[in-house]
Amino acid sequence: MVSRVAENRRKILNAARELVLEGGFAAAQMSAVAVRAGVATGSLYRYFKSKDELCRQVFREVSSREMNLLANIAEKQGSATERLIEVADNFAGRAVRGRRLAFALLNEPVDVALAEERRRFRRTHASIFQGLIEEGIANGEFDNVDAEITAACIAGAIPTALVGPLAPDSDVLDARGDEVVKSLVNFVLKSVGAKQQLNQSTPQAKPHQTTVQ
Amino acid sequence: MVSRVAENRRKILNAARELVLEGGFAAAQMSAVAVRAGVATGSLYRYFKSKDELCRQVFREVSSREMNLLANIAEKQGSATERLIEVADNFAGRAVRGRRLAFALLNEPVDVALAEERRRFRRTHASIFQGLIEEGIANGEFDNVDAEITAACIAGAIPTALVGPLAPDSDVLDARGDEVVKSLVNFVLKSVGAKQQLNQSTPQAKPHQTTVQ
DNA sequence: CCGAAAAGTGAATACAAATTCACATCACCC
DNA sequence: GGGTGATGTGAATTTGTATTCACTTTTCGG
Repeated sequence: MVSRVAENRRKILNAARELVLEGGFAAAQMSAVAVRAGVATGSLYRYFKSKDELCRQVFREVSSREMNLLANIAEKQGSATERLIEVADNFAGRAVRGRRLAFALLNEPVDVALAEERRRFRRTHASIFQGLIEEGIANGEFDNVDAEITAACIAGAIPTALVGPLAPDSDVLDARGDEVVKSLVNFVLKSVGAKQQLNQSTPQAKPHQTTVQ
Repeated sequence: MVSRVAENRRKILNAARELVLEGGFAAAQMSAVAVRAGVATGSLYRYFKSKDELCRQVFREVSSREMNLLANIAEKQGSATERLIEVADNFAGRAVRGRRLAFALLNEPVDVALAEERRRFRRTHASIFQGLIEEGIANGEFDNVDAEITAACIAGAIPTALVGPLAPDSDVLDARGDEVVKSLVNFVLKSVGAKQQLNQSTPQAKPHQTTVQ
């Protein structure tokens, strides 16, 4: 029956996603996925051509949720500055609160196939930022920076500063997470020459759109 | 004889380094290193406990050269702004001109051991930037930004924008490399609130200290 | 109910590297 | 020159997973 097939596919993807959430892509071994999904290892190959394909699928599912969130914010009403703040704040804030997921998506050592997927993910981030920057430049909110490069920089800076090699270690992020996020938003604002800055001692302008699952 | 031992160690390290320069750490397989060095695979283990140790050693040798270069610039005479420009310009410029090495050091998918080594490398970058930023803030050249976070962002932004997922592909960098580097330097200056900006249409303020090997 | 096709199984296999090791060779000292 | 320990060798082994496949079970139209 076609529905059972779809259901199994889901079970497998969910199992893989859970493992990734818990231990990164390193934890998503085929045998582990099979056990978690309650199927035989061989069955995985009825649904996915290879491990790479399965992992890519998981990556896309998880990352597209994140991307859509940010893309939606970028399309809301409001000044470019306001939306840039909210995008950056959500990007950084979600990463801080969902550190394990952020690590898996952005920084975990992965193989070539997933590195490619990650590349796309970053490119999408960058293009969201780029759109906002161009808009802000056009209407005079921002300085006339190189939007493409600046966007690429921002898309690289936030993850690296947060979950990357340079990250304050986890305990610090637990304690000072909000502060770090605020510094990051200010970094972004400064880099585009926005007039407005976040006040370091008050909460951010807008609440987060969603919470981390 | 002790000198032959030292010489062999060198031969092996050089072979490994050459392979990394040519094809990244993925190309540095033990058998390939052995062939290139003109020794048997077994001999590698007389000199290095494991592949990880060999690769780490190679990483350190190559990266420390880069780090020292930047650290020396940061310690030179001049305003914080001047030195920040020169550090950023050299960092980005060397990466553009030595793209394969930059890729291996900064972006290639690698295993956990090398990822750790890379973490140190980035941390060192960040601390160089952090020192300059703090100095610049102290004497009023820069705005009062969060030096730690800003430094971490810059250290992450430049590599990602250049050789990472977002990079214009290699051809573009060949053609527009200088322009991209200039945009990056301006990004850095903006992010710290420096008064001075690089002129987009003239060459950078200072010549590079060295050329890529 | 039957039979063919699809789906499920998991032990066996494939695979790609790193690593080992039993043996050969060398350097050096008596 | 002979003995001894260090060094060199590379084929064989190990290792850790992904992948396969001969077989069983299920599904479903006729």
